Amino acid sequence: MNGLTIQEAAATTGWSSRMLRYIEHEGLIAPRRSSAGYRLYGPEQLQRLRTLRELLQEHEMSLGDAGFALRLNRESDLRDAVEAWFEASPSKPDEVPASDWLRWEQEKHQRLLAEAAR
Amino acid sequence: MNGLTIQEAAATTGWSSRMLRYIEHEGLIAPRRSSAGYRLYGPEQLQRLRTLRELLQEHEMSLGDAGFALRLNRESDLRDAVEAWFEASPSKPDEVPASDWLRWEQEKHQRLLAEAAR
DNA sequence: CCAACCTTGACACAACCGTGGTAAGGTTGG
DNA sequence: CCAACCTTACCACGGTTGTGTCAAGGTTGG
Repeated sequence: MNGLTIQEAAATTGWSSRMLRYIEHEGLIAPRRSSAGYRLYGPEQLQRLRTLRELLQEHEMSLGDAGFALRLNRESDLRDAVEAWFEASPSKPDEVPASDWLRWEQEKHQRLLAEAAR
Repeated sequence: MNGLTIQEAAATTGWSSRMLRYIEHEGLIAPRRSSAGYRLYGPEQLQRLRTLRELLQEHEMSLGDAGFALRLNRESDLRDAVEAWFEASPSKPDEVPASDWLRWEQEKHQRLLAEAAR
């Protein structure tokens, strides 16, 4: 019976065993099972688990995001649909919503000041 | 003042005006503003809103997923990191030194765990 | 001028996410 | 045989998402 049990895997990857089950439940990383149904984590899974951990922490993303990335990777039609969404707008050169908004706020402020001065 | 007001945009895209504000708040689609701050939706935004709607419904994804797709599209380092995660495991039979190293590492961990358990 | 819009901000609420815990029972290795 | 694991299935609970609604106030077109 080679491979780490869930507890050992938890210890070496930084997840809790509870979360390892959750991650599997979410379809992200599924270890193989022993004949009695025990989860057995191999080197590949351990690596993926560690990398996943970094990924989430380093890039401020959620498990759901990772799951979606996976879908994007597997389902080509989904990838195409998303791609199509990106292109669903006649060439707007660049979009900077935040700064536009800021500028507009300033103008509003000035307008209000001008009005108050009257 | 050209462009549809929020209510009109809602009517033609199938979203509620509340959701149009929410979608903007989430950074997905931001219309430009009139001088008084009114949202003005142009054809591109309307198109994106309709496509977004289909996308979510047809592919069982959430606004958050769409937001993440957008990030993935803009942030190349994020894209790379996710890509790296995908490649962090798949049964590559022999990547000569790495697998030996990994196995050795695991055994070490196991030894340490066993020792700690005593 | 006024009705009918628009704005932001807030309260509400169900559904889900992330996470821990606990219970009841099976497996295993010394 | 038994302690120490493992399994699934639940309860709990704070945080986030998605959505409606309402209030207080500004804008606009006829």
